[in-house]
Amino acid sequence: MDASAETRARKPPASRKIAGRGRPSRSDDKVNYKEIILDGAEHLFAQHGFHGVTTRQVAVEAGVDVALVHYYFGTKRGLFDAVFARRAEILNAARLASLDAYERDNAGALTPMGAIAAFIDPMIDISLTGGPGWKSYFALVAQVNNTPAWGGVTMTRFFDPVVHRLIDVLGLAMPQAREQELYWGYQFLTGAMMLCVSETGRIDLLSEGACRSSDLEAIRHRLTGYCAAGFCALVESQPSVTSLSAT
Amino acid sequence: MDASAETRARKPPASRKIAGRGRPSRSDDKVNYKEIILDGAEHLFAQHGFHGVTTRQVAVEAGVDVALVHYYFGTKRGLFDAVFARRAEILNAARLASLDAYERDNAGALTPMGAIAAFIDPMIDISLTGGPGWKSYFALVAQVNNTPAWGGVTMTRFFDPVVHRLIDVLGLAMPQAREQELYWGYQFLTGAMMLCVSETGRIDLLSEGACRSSDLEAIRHRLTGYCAAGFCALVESQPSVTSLSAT
DNA sequence: GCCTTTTTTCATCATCGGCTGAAATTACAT
DNA sequence: ATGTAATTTCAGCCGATGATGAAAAAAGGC
Repeated sequence: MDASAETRARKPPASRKIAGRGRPSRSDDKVNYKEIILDGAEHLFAQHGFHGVTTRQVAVEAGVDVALVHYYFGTKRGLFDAVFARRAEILNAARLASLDAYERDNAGALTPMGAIAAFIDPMIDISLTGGPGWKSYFALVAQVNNTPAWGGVTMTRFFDPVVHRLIDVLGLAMPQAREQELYWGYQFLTGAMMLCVSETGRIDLLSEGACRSSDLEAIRHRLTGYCAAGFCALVESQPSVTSLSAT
Repeated sequence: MDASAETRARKPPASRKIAGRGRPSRSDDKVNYKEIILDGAEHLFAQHGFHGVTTRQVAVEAGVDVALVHYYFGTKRGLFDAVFARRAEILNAARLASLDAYERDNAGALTPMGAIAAFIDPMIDISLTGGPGWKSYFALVAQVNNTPAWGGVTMTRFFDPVVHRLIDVLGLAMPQAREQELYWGYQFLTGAMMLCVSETGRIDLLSEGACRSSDLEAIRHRLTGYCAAGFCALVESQPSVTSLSAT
C-alpha cells in the first residue's frame, strides 16, 4: 500500500529530467520521450517481431504510460513504421556515400569485390561502432527481409535505391554481366548478410564456439570475398553472350 | 436468423467425411483433423509468424472448433512445435541420403560444388514437387532461422546433424580448409538459401520482373555455383597453412 | 502571475485470445 | 443394442491488448 502509493506518485523524477514543453524538442539536452519510446520499441521488435510485442511492453521499456505511445505514433503499426524508417535514411546515406566514393576513387579499375565491400562495409562499421540500437535495427531489418507477408514490399520501399546503385556499380565492374545475374547475386548476398547481422547465435552453437555470431570482423572480409567470388562465378557460367566487344 | 440457424447446425457434413473414431487414425481414406490442423497452422505460421497467428484462426482455416486444436496439441506453442517437427525428419532424411549417395558415387573426386548441390537439391526438389505445404514449411523455417530470440536454438535442435554431415563432406572435398571457413561458408549459404525459399517477392519487385522468386530452377544452379565459388574463395584466402602436402 | 500549448497520466472500453470443463457425437467391440 | 473410448463441439472464463477521452502537469510567452 504505502510502497505502491509512492510508486504511483505523479511522476517519480528519479534520474531522468522531466519532459514536457511547448515547442517540439529542439534537440536540447532535455529528455525526448519520443526517441526513448522508439529505442525501446526497436529493441523489442527486433527480438520478438511485430506481433510479439505489445504497446504496453514498449511503454514499460521506455518508462512511460501506454497512452503516450499512441499520442506520438497513433497506432502500433505507426510505431513500427517509425522505428523502421528512423535509421533507414542514415544507413542509405552512408551506403550511397560509400559507393560514390568507391566509384570516384577507382574509376576505370572497378572490381566486384570493391563494389561489394563498398556496400557491406558501412553496415559492418555502423554495427561495430553505432551502439546497441543499431544492432537491434539490423536484426529487425533481417526479420522483415524474411517475412513472406509484407517483407518484400517493405524492403523495396525503403532500400531499393541503394540496391540499384550497387547493381549499377557492379555492372560497371562486370560489363559482360546480365541484369538477372546481378539481381540474383544480390539476393544471395543480402540473404547471407542479413542472417549475419541478426546475430542469432546459430553459428556459435553449430561450430561449438569455433565461430562467433558477434565477430563482425570475421564476417566482413569473409562475406566480401565469398560474394565477390560468387558474383564472378555467376557471370562466368551465364549463357555466353556471343559478341562481347563494346564500342 | 434462419440462415444462421442452418449455419450452426451440428455439423454441416458438407464435403468432408465425418471424423471421430475409436482407434487413432489408421491411415485410411478417412479425414484426419490432426493433419488438417497442422496444414492450416503451417500455412498461417509461415505467413505471419508465431505471434501473428491465433489458435482461432488456425481453427477456422482447418474448419474445426478451437477446442480441438488444444485437444490435440495442448498449447499454441505445442502446435507450433508439431508443425515445425513434422517435416523436419523427412527433409533431414532426404538430405542425408543425398549426401551419402554423393559421397559413395564420387569417392575420391569430391568437389565443393558437388557437396553443395547434394545439400541444396533435395530442398529445391521437394519445394518443386512436394506441394504447397512444403513451400509454407520452408518459409517458416526461413523465418525461424532469422529469429534472434530463439531461432538459433531451434535450428540447432532440428538440423544440426545434417549440417555437420555437409561440413564433413565439404571437408573431404577441400582437405586444406579450416573448420571455421566451412562454418562461415555454411552460414552464408543458409542465409542465401533460406531467403530464396521464403519467396518474399522482393527480387521480383527489385528487378521489376526480370527475376521471379518462384523460379527455383533459376535459383538452383545459380546458388550452387555462387556458394561453391564462395567456399573456394574462403579457403584460398585463409591464413596459409604452412605445409599442405598430404601423405 | 496568467494564458495557451504541449506533454503525460489516469481510467476505461470493447474486443480478442489462450485455454478449459462438460456435454454431445461418433466409432468400434462385443 | 449396449458399453466404452476417442473425438468434436459448445459455452464461457479471465486476463491481455489496442485504443481513446478527459484530466492533470509542465513549459513557455507575455
